[in-house]
Amino acid sequence: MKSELERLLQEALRSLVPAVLAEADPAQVVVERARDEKHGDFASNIAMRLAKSARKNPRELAQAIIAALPKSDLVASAELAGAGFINFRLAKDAWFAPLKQVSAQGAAYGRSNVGAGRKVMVEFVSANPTGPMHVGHGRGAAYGATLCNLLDATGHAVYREYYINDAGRQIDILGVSVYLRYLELCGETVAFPSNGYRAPYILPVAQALHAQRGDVLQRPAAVIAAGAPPDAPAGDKDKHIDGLIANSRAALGNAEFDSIVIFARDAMMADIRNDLEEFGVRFDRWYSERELNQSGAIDRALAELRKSGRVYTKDGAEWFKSTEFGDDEDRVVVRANGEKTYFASDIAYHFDKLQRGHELLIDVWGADHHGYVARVRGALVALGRPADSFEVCLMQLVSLYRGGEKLAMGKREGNFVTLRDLRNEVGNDACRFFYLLRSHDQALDFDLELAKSRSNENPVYYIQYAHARVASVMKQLSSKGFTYEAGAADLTLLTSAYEQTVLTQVSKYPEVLEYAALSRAPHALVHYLRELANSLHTYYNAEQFIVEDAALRNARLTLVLAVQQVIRNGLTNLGVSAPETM
RNA sequence: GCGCCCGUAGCUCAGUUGGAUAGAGCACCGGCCUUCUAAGCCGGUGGUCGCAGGUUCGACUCCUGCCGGGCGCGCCA
Repeated sequence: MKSELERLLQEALRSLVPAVLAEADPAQVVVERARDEKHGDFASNIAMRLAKSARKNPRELAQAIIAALPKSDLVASAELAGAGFINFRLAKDAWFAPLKQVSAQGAAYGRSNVGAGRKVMVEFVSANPTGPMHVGHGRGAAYGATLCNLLDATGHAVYREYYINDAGRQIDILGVSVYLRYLELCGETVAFPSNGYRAPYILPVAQALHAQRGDVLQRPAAVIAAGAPPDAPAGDKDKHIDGLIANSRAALGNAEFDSIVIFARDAMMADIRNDLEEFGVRFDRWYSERELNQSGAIDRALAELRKSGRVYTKDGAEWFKSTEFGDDEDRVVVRANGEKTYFASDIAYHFDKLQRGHELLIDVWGADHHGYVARVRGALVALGRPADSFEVCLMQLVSLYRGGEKLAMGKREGNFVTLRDLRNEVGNDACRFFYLLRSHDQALDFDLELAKSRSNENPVYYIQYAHARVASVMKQLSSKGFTYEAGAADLTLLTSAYEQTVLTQVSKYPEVLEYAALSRAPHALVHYLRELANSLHTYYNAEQFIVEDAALRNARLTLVLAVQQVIRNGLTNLGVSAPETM
């Protein structure tokens, strides 16, 4: 409806002869929802925007545009207002059109094709496979999954991917941590390094490994520890664990040690996948960094990058000139010891995504990684890709509160609250909802008590309740001996202020979906659903739906069923259930 | 020191290319259940949009500088 009005305005502008107007950029023509109903249904500020270049008084220009508007069945009136606004009032048929669309389209109502089939890959979560997911990952999961739903609903070809960081030192540390626990199960006494993974979740993995392999991987702990300095001095921690990894590799052979690493990774990923699945988050592909590495993709990407002339050698290492792309300093891609950096594999990975045919890459990262955006984008540009093919949504921190008290979390101590714990405590619906309630660039205070509470303080139930209320009305209908007959509805009877508000809300849904998707702002949908639920609750309290007059009764039921459908569609996009009873 | 995010009602936060009188929830005060679920509704109290300049017909929104809070600045991943 919005775009129809914009088209009318553009036509009007074209028909106005003065050259300045004819040259006006059609994209400047924007019609917005009127914020105040006194201003009609939609409004445009185009006359004020063009007044200067047209060298005309905005009100006069608006008047001229109104006069030039083509006739349309949509528009009941177009009026000049204020400093030069053009206010539109919709014709009755257009006014009621959304109701017909909802009942005709059902779950598809609100979907659009603004994305025009653009291939978008969203990479999100990508939590390291070194332990269970915590509440911070949960926010990225909820956000990414919902963003994907929104992009899908607006006509994008969405591909969901999880990048498994299963290469490099971190995953070796996981491997050696599991191996040391395994040695303990074999009866060896080991001095566990302070920066190994000491958390309890390591033990069952070691037990599974022991159950599968028996004692065949056993090497005397003394052999493993040999050459590694004692763990005491803080500065030597890294050396110590690196020594343990090297010694384990030497004692077992690389293939055997890697099998332990992969065993541990798979155990961690099994847990993460299960967690995400229970949370209603799914992926099209789980992409292994290790496999990327083995495929030679990193070397190929580096070769391409060298051809770009943005790579140079200094101090024995190879550097990428990321400063040419807004980074603070150049970054190493190949270390002096010949090893490729994590950045190198990140370049290769993102290049690979584009080569797989995805036109737009959206990464969902923790805000602590913001410094990496410029260098990754810079590398893609150096590789000949457009700067806007790579976009990053940075998720600000999540802080957990219980009542008024902030919960301390430290990953090293293993006392952090896991996503699974959180879901078990507050439930998936409240969990998804609270994660999405705030803009992603706003730090999130997640109050467990509030999320759990079954009271009016908790906004989750407010929306679900509106949905259930309509279901309840429909049950009452049959128990009172009526049936719903859409054909018997006379929609023109929906004239009260309550009904007009509800109707407006219903008709806004497609616009909200579009805005939320294109602005990467799922929270806009949450806030909209709250307003929609509010209009339903208000209506419910003001008017009786099940009335004797069949034409009116069916009209009102058409309206509230539309609300119910939109709430269901909206909640589905959020990954929140829409219960029939509460 | 540099970079990114944030600063709007007592609290937690919305505020869509700059638009018409700045909104919501919670809290607080006062009303509404013999009638479709009161997890609801209605009314009220509450704001120099961090501060100071600038841009213009118009600034919570854009620019500059401060102040305050968070995060990040490895040949780690």
